[in-house]
Amino acid sequence: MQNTHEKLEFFVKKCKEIGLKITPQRLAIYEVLLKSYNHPTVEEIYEEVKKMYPYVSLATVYRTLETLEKIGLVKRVCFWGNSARYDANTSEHHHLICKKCGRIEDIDLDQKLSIPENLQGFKTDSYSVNIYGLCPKCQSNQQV
Amino acid sequence: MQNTHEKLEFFVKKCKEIGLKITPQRLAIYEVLLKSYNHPTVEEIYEEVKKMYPYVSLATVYRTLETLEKIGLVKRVCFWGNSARYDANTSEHHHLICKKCGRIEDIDLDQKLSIPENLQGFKTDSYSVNIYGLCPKCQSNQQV
DNA sequence: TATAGAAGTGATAAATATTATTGAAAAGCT
DNA sequence: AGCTTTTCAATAATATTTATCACTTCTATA
Repeated sequence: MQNTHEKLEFFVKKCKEIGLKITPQRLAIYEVLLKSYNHPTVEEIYEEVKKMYPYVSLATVYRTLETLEKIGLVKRVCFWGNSARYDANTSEHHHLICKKCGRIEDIDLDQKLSIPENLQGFKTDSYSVNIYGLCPKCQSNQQV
Repeated sequence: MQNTHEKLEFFVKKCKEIGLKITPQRLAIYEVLLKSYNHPTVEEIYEEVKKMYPYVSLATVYRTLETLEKIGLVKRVCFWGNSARYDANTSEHHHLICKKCGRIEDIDLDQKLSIPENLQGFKTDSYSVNIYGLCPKCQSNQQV
């Protein structure tokens, strides 16, 4: 598992390779995402980045997240509600989702599925497992 | 596996139980969803329902889908893009998703995962597997 | 170091998607 | 029938996302 610093270096390297400029905004947005473990929405990322760069534009956040997704550094995840959420953890991992409040946690699943390379004509390349349930908080509220 | 007719009867029964009225619009929207196997967006459902009820409102479609989800007859699925998609197949099944165009197909997976009832404090009750790849159409476009 | 050109940014407008509100119609009850 | 409650559809309002454009910054090359 890489740490934040290594990931940032990798980001810089990757940008140079592709010919993308390494702007402070891009770094800041990626860094915010690296440090957050709750799959934030675009709006939440925007608010966080603004603390460092008060003049950043929401459009830049959208654009940058799209760029980062294109080069494979972040993933767009969308389960509940209507706004897109992002995740900088691109390694093989799965999600634990609360059906009540929508909270999402990462999980490592030791069990592996063997997916055929070809499925109903689709050329497959990855999979993810979403496990649904009630988070601790919603369990106790339930009892009321 | 139930057929469309049985599912519609079940819908009527369930509505009566809960005290919901069985309106032509509700029936039409549910029927459209039962007959479509491509996880349509709200907009697509709306277009389809309009063929039968030209004066139906988009807002009605939103409301009805929300109601149907609440009583457990449809599921909201959301993977790529920004608009919600719905699925009337509420039985245990999984999804095959095209990373390029967002097309979603159902799959039966013979492999089973055994999920602990308790995971990181969550009380789990179900899971779903999303397999990602390229659909046949996008594969051939890719080669251009 | 001057400068042309590409890429990136911020502000705002435009486009999409979703939800709330409101008055009317329908259904239930007596 | 009259009254109350629920549901309806259309409109308006809000939220989310994307496009546009003038301006800035970076890079490469002279």
